Amino acid sequence: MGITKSDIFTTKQNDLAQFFKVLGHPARVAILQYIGNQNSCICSDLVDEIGLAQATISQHLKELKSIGLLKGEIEGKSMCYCINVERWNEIQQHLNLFFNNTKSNCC
Amino acid sequence: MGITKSDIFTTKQNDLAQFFKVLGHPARVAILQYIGNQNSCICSDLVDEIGLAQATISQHLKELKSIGLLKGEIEGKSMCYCINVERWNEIQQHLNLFFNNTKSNCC
DNA sequence: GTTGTATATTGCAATATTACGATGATAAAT
DNA sequence: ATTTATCATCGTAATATTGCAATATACAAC
Repeated sequence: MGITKSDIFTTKQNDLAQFFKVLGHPARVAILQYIGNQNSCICSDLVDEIGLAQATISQHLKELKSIGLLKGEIEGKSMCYCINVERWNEIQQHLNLFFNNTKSNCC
Repeated sequence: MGITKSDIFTTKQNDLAQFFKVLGHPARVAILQYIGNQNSCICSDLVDEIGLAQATISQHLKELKSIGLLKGEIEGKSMCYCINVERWNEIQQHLNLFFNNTKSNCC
């Protein structure tokens, strides 16, 4: 069916899965790494850096924005995408909590 | 197209994205949480616990096994699924490395 | 205003994912 | 041996995702 039965899970489970899902594409990983490696806040050479069409990159950026991981500011005629560090740390904490709380001691 | 252009990304980027992707479904989050909360290694009451059909649960378990996060042992006529703690920690480390290495200091 | 540049959105085709019923396979219990 | 219980796998329908060309939007420079 392709549809996820979100209603049978808790909000926390759905949110957590959503973070993971957005990060679950190599283009989005690559975009974050590229932006993260720039000391200054670099705009979109992304299209050249990563080998995907402009429309596709724009779509991936939108998804990263949807969970608050990126913030984009208009800078003249171009856009400046930066990592939202607060949100970044927040999400990292959520993921670590999940990992730490889910360790089992069986087997 | 629905197909991901894996070939233009590094193996590390693809692997990382794959981890995230597998964790990016609330059913799989719920499965891991449930198994993690059992002190003993509980099998598939999962079907009762989570409200999905047996075939669907089985499919999700397969994906979790595919990245080594779960190991399953046959126990009589039932299966015993456990978290592979070593792998679990390994993946947590990978994800944290990604998060720590990608923090930018702009804006 | 027109042109050029940078990004977003729309529409679409190809492929992937999710979910489930039906069917198999295996092993315990009778 | 037959039944029952527990999973796995197959086939299939519904929906989601990925990627791109085409188009739209916004703004600066001329």
